[in-house]
Amino acid sequence: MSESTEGPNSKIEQAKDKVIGTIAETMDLYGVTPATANLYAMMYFKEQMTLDEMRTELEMSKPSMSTSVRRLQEIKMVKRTFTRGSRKHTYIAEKNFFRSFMGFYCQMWEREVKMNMEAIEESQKDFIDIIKDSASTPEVIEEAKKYYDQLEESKTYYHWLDDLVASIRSGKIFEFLPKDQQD
Amino acid sequence: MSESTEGPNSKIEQAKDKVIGTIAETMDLYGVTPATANLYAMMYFKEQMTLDEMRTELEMSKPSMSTSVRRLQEIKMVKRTFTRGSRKHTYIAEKNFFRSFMGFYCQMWEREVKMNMEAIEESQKDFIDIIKDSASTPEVIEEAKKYYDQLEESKTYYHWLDDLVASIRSGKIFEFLPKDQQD
DNA sequence: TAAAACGTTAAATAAATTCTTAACAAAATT
DNA sequence: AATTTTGTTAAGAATTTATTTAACGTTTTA
Repeated sequence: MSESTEGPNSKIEQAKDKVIGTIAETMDLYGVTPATANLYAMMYFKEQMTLDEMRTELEMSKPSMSTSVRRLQEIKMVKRTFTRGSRKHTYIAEKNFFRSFMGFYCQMWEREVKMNMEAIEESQKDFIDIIKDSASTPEVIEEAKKYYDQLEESKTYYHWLDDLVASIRSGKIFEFLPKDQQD
Repeated sequence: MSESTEGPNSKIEQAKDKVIGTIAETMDLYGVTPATANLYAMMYFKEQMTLDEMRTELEMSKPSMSTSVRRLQEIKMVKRTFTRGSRKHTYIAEKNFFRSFMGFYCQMWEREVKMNMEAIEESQKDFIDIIKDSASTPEVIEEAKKYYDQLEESKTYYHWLDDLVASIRSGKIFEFLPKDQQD
């Protein structure tokens, strides 16, 4: 509603662009494409937007906006909003970085834990089979034990990562690390 | 020293490959190239290795190994080791995932905080100038204030992220989230 | 019911990245 | 001092990824 009445080169726009640029720059470290990063950074200074408003603002194609918005929704950085009277979908950027942090990293870490733990369990079964196999030579058995133990030890980390995710999701981590502590 | 005396298709190798595959797969979410991810995953089951041993094992070029090792060193997932009597450099994979976690995320988050905080400070200065500027219309001033406040609020997150990095670096986080907690 | 609006999917093009071959620089051994 | 060994840098080829144009399906409104 209360958009700048000035052109794109106003002082306001210039000041915003400094932050938009760096947000987009650091975001591509988060595994999103440049277009997606730019979209979020731009939306950070906007209220709800339609796909057409996005493509006008960024001068990009509509499918690009569509896929970028979907990706941003997946990592909880953009939410769908319901605007009555409009057929067009509207979306709004999550401006609370704590929630973005939670959405992105918890999802990422859960995936990592799940995939690696599954592989570890399977692999450990195989090593046990080798150890039990009467056809295995002593050297092979010793090696299998070594790898089994190495994998067993690594589970500690994945358990910890799971605990970290849980404490972020529940908000318990903020009892340990408060949000409002100043530098 | 105690390498498998079996061929590359032994049961041992097959069991290892399951874990190697998933580690590599989850690692490219960490912003490393496939070659780099494969290298680390393979080294996870090895003692110290030379560049030539790596290229033989992965059947890739030496420069590829060289750049991959450097990248892995940057994120503290591989360390240089000193092997007397050998002119070749030797490297060993960090097998403690807690240390890898620390090396990777702390570096990433510090970069994010630094870059974004710098941009925010600059941008806020600009908004103050606009607010103080007698040529600014009331609407523009109101808008500038809105963005200034939005940025001010976001600083809370960056301070928190800085605290998180500090508590990981110091190990204090393990008082809150112990390493050995089982599921 | 037909036409228009909207969003998504599919195929094609453009761009960027990754990996390799080749040339180079530094160090060590003969 | 010359030659070999080792690692890195630079340039080029190839693969992959990102974005666009075009076609499609669905919903809405006239």
